[in-house]
Amino acid sequence: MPARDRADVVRRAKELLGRTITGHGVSVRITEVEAYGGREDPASHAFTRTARSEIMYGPAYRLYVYRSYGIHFCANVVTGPTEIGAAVLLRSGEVVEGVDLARLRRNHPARDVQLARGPGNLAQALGITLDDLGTDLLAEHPAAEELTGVRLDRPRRTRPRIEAGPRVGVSKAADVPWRFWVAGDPTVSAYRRSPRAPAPGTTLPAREH
DNA sequence: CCAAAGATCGTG
DNA sequence: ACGATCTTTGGG
Repeated sequence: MPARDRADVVRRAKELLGRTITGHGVSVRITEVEAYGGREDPASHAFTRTARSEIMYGPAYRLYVYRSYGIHFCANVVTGPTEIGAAVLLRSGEVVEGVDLARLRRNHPARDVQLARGPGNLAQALGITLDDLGTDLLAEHPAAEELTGVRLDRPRRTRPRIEAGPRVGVSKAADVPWRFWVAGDPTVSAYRRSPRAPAPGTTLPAREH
């Protein structure tokens, strides 16, 4: 993919760190994300354009939700441009509003930092399911609908310090360092390499230009 | 049609 | 290290 487009997904992924996403009455400060580069990224669901990935080729800042391992849901922000099909997986965050509701949805994990740590857990804390697929994350909601939708606040002016590393669980392009997280944040998940990925160092990291 | 893989998670 | 659980995808 052209360098310009790679930079777009990465910039938008980093820009999501520190922002707040609200889902069905629970708000989370995003602390960990992964960029997926669409048609030219072998790890991206949009690497092959199918019915499932079609939404990734749609307007930016819509919600892409998929079922993971038959068990969990994972939430992504489509970032565009539409011909590329890029998106950002929301991996972890800190619950900053609706903590009681998040605890209920997550069945009371031992510690609150675990409420939205990991993409499946984050989606569950926010109450995100396939029903939310395609939600316009920037749409304004009437006050009466505060508890019903999913939305994203504006970018923060002061950005957190960011660290980067390889994406979790991918078997293709396993060394591309497109996972980004807030440095030192306790809600960031642990790195786990896919057992199906080739040995570390076998695949080249994404070139910066 | 069938089989396999999968952007996970909790437990052991 | 492993199993739960099910949808999507690709091959024959």
